[in-house]
Amino acid sequence: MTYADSMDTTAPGPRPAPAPGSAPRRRDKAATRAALLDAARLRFGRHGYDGTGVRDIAADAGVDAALVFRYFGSKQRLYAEAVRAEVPAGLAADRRRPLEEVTADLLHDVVFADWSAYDGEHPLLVMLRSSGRDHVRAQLRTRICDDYLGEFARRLDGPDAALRAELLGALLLGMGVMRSLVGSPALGEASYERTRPLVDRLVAALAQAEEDGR
Amino acid sequence: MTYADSMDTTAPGPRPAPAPGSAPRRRDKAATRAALLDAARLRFGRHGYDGTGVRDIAADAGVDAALVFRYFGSKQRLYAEAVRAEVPAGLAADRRRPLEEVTADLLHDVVFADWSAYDGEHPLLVMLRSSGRDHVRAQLRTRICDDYLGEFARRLDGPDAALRAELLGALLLGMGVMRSLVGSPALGEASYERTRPLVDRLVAALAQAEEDGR
DNA sequence: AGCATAAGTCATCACCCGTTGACTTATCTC
DNA sequence: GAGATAAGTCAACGGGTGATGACTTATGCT
Repeated sequence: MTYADSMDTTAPGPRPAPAPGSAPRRRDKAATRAALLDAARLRFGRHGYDGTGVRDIAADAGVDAALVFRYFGSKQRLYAEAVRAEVPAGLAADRRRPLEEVTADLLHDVVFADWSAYDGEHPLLVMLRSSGRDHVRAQLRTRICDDYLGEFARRLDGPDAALRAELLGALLLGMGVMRSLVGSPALGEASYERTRPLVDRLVAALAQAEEDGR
Repeated sequence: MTYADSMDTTAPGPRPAPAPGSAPRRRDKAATRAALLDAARLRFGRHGYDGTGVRDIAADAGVDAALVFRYFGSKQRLYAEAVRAEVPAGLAADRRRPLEEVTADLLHDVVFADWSAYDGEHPLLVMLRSSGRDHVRAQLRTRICDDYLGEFARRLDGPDAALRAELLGALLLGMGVMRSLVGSPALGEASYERTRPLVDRLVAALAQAEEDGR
């Protein structure tokens, strides 16, 4: 038995909406592709690469699993496209902006932003969870190093600028992990406004170059 | 053909070591259990929970996969036991030790310690990679909160002591992620001695309670 | 030496995985 | 309305999964 039998099969209007909850959705390649991507983001975000099956994603999107391969080629390519997130503009844009401003922006736009499309986690954290796969690990590494650490180091000076840049990266990354992955009590509930002065203090401590010797 | 045929089968000594690379290993429950745990740590460390099969672990240990279930009950319980790592003594021991000392010890004994038994990563980072599973996530959360964050907060004062404690935890955790999981260039190569003064500076910035208002 | 017991193996189950190709059906154009 | 084309479905494949229970074999005791 299909969704609409025993009624008169002559469709009366534009669409009779056979069942309220399971409208078959007008056939639309682009919309279906987007729905698959949205579902993939949520599933991969919550359960990781290995914990997510293409059948789960397709079911969430309301289509057959075969469409994943028709539209994306493979599960791996769907994953790569799903976790692709644009680095916030304004980081690399103006090289003159001081580190304090850039960090505050990142805190607001990355750590404390709304990533509910990825089940509450930034795509980088989502990838962290699936870093057992080599292709994920490689993507993660280049993303962090190229998009963020380089911009930090450029705004620091001194012989160990790279190291201090990575400490700043570690702090922000760790905050993200604490908030979403670990779900720690204080950071999980804290607001951007309450956290920012503390982070500012830490950035200031990192910004001053070598002064107290080794 | 078995491992030792055509030779005189009367074993001369304690063990003739039939083949150098594939000694059948004297039957020893405890030793086999330990070998399974070691192999599990490496496998889970490198490939995560879902990316590791019980057959892989058993093959590394040189035994049949069925023994995993005989000795541990399930893959999940083997995992739980494999990633169990003792929190370094001396953290909770003397409550009088100041935060600076405790942090330096943690930096040395956790972040920069030799975790080659877990494929180079602290068990908490190993768990991070498999946090798509709810039982891993729960274990990770209680471990971090109970073993570390509480000890940090105890040594801080002020209204937002918990928040500052979690920022310190985020820094250390992030450093671990950077070093092993991301493999960032500077932190990955840096030594404990070179990193410590920078971390000390950050801890000092966190230790001072609210002074500059909100 | 012989036997009881435990250590280890083997075959197997039921299920889920990513992927493929052939099939069906809705939508758009003339 | 008929036909073409693309969107979506279906069934199946080969292989890997965790887990189970019956079987074999080495070890230690008497």
